[in-house]
Amino acid sequence: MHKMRAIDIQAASANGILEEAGTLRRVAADGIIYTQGAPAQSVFFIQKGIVMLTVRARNRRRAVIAILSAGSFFSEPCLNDHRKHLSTATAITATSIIVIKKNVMARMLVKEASVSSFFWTSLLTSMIQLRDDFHDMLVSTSEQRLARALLHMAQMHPPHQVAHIPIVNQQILAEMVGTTRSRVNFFMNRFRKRGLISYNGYLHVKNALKTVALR
Amino acid sequence: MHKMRAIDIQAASANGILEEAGTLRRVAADGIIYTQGAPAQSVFFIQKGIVMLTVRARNRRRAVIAILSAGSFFSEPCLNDHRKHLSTATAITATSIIVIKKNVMARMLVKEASVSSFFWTSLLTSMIQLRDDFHDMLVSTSEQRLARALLHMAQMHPPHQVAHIPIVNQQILAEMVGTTRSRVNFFMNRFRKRGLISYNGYLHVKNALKTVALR
DNA sequence: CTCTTTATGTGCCGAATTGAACAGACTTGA
DNA sequence: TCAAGTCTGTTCAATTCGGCACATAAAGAG
Repeated sequence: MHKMRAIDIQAASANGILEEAGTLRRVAADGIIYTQGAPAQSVFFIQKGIVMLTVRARNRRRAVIAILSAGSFFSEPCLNDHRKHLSTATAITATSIIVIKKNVMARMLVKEASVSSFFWTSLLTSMIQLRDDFHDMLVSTSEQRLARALLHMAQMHPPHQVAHIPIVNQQILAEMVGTTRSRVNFFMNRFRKRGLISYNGYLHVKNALKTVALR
Repeated sequence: MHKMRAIDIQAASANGILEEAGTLRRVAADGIIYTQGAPAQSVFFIQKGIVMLTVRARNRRRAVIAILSAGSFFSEPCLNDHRKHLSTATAITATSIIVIKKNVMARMLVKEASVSSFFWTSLLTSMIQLRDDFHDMLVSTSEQRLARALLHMAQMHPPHQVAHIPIVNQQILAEMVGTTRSRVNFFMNRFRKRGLISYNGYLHVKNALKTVALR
């Protein structure tokens, strides 16, 4: 018998309520959930799958600002009266999301204790995570950040898949790390030569890659 | 007669309640508010002054992850059961902060509607800001980021001071931007030669600096 | 199967950046 | 007033990085 942690119970309970309050939407791999600049009226919650948020800058360069998995919210800024999406959301794998109208969500955050504590806890968590990523950008080399991005994606997959990650192309990796594809290619090959990763179609990340990420 | 915006009224009301619930603490310029790794039991709210959050990495490099002014909260992670401070908080100018024990704060977030809406709104705002900074790191050059950091600090000062900023040294600017002091020095001189800034003791940022920041 | 498209492997060169050193200006405190 | 400490200005070689071009490989469409 499996013992659930408090957070899981909370998540499960909140999940049920959210499902009732919102609409279920399925998105195929590579499907666009919404586009930067489009009107934003809802908060999203990932039930299954992986979602990527990207921002395109004035100078046309694109950056991946988050990779999110089941249990994460996104498009929260609309709760703060942002009328337009600040980023583009794309499904990396086949994904199920719950879409909750922002006024419905706002009401629940006041009235439904379980939802509100779950939501704010996740928000704090992603804030902490984001600070960490930001710090990482400031102090690490692009090789280290690439290593960390690969490890992060590996963690995102259930253990029985032993870190066989449906591959994200090198262009996107570059946009996650803040460098160019040629640089990513260079590092990927170096990692491979050192036996830290292997790939063909799927990516296999070895634990030893951590030694690169950690300084 | 001055018309207050909704947010200001909310802030004023929340400020009063927070002041009652917490302890006032004054910190001189350059004073350390808390240190990374020290036990974290309270949430902080800035009443007056400017506070900088820094993180020191394994590789000993330091990064400034936030510059906060009056009306901002910090050390929120402790609400998520982080027992230790994830960053070091330092006052840049003479500062007054309200210190609120985390369980007191947690209770207020449930019972005091005005506090909770104010707090969560600020949290969302700083999350959005942080995403923006993160995105900026990914797509901009260090020259652009330095320009933006200077503009940001200038905005932080009341208009009647016409952007005369008590100077932050170049080492710290480097840690804000994620580069080296020599690079900051190089750019500062370039900005000066172009007439975009001027300084001696205090920094004067001209509006034209925006042209550098924007692409 | 062939054509098209998309992604990866490589190499190269100029530009940007690091990291370190050192001199001068200024501040502070004994 | 002298010494120590801090900050800025400046230089420079070594390294890292961006941007480009092109070959190859793989996948998908017709």
